Amino acid sequence: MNKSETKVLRSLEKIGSFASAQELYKIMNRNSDSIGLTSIYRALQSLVDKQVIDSLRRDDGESIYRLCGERHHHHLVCKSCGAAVEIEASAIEKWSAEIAKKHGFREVGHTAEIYGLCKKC
Amino acid sequence: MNKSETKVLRSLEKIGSFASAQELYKIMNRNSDSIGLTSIYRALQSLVDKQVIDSLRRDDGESIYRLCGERHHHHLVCKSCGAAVEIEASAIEKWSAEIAKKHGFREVGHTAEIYGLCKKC
DNA sequence: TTTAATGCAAATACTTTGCAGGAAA
DNA sequence: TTTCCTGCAAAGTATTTGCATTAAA
Repeated sequence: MNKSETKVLRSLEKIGSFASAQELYKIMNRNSDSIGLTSIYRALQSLVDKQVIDSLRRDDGESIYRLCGERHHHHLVCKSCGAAVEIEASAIEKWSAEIAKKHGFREVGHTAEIYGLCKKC
Repeated sequence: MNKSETKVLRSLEKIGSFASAQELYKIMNRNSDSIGLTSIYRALQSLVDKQVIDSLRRDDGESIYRLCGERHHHHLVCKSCGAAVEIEASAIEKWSAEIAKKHGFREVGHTAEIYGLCKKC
């Protein structure tokens, strides 16, 4: 865990919810927490790899990140307000691997998201 | 509905699942269905506005589109040649409904695609 | 000294927009 | 003619990479 990663992590802790790399860049430099955009991207990528943070994509295409203690998972997203809940999805992992194997596919990944209207909306 | 929109729509019908603008561009021009990337983007945007097609975002940030109201199913897609296999996914339907219910979500839909490299690629 | 970290600038990928030429009405 | 359609080229945005400088071990 290098200096950039520590800084980014602290900022995400302070923010307490999702933030994009661009947002982190503005916020951190405004708070005289001098850091370059490149380092932020590299730190975020590394933290995702280490499964310290979790990344999602917003509708406008920006990636957003937040702290996350859990393993690989998927989300239940409200299509109105955007609220996101992490969900258990080991079933999907197993399903994906089995299907791919059956059809002789390699380097397999998958996408799975559930969307709907949350209680409030 | 202009010429580009008709062409794009026909391609999406033929494909029968999600496709990105870039993928449509390659597929359509390979099939001597000459069209420019700009027209594809404009057609897709217009078709989304008219609610003829749905758009989603893949994890890699590309937007993908499919016909609305298509019979729901999932695909195993080759990320190199685009070959797609329709797959059984009743497990996913059940999983999705359960998770949504547990969190009090209504009007629930989901996406689930598996992608990888097929035998040939 | 040797390795790792940093950030600017350039490159990349997807998407949108400006604009001029062409088709259709 | 007048309006709409088309697509090239340029611009825009988020992200990644090459590389030289700097900090750390």
